Amino acid sequence: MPELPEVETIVNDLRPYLMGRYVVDVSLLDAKILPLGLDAFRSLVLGRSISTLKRRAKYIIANIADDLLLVVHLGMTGRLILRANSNKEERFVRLVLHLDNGWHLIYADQRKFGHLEVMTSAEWARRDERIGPEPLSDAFTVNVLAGLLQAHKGAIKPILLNQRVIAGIGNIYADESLYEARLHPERPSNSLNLEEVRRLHSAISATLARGINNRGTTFSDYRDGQGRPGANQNSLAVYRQEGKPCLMCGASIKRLRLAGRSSHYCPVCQESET
DNA sequence: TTCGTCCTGGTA
DNA sequence: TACCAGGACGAA
Repeated sequence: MPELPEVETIVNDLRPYLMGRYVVDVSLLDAKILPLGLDAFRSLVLGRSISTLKRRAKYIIANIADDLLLVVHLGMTGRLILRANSNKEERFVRLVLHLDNGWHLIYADQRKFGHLEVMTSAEWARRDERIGPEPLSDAFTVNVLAGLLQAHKGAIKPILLNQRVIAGIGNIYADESLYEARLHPERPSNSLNLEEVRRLHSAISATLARGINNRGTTFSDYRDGQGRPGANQNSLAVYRQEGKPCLMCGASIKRLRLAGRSSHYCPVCQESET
């Protein structure tokens, strides 16, 4: 569910409240989201204070000691919400980190595809190596994108979703980026000319930046660090807009199934021919 | 590269 | 009641 803009929003929301906070207790309500097990997790986390909080791809990474990281992935329906008290009812709570100031960091996750891990920086580095470049970083140039796309010959849409190719893009922002670049989701990745790569590069930057400015896209599950929905769902051109008119040409937005997931596109603006 | 799978609930 | 869902991994 949460893609780069959603995770970025959560991290920015939580950072000022979590800096320097200690974990004084842990409540586990569903073992599945904690592969380490509660006892090992407790021994690694209790008494540690959070010194940094950042995002990489769709991961939330908290430094809890010199060489120890708490790594959270929200999966499809995960939420990380900070509450000053536990009176507010939250559904699907799987784990709670109790902080030294009495606040609770709640991990809720309806479908339980997300998880929490604790690892050393070396272990994280090995994971990090297998993730593609951050699309909003300076390192993500048109030439870098061109090289990444050239290395794959399959349909471009699933390539954009592949975290080993580019970090942080999910189904929403992939569809929106392809629409904005006027590229059909089934175009072979290595068939784009330089002008098309340029369009895609600027479309990816623009759609992700817009998503962050709008504090994420909420259809049902996503909430920010305070438990509030985002607003980017009101700015989507194609994602989940099947049957509605294209904003550029008025044609009916279509949906097709690609690599097991929905792709939304305008059949006129996003022609499959080069 | 594609498919199935992990899960649960909302919606048509 | 069937279908759909924003992710990621491993197997074929």
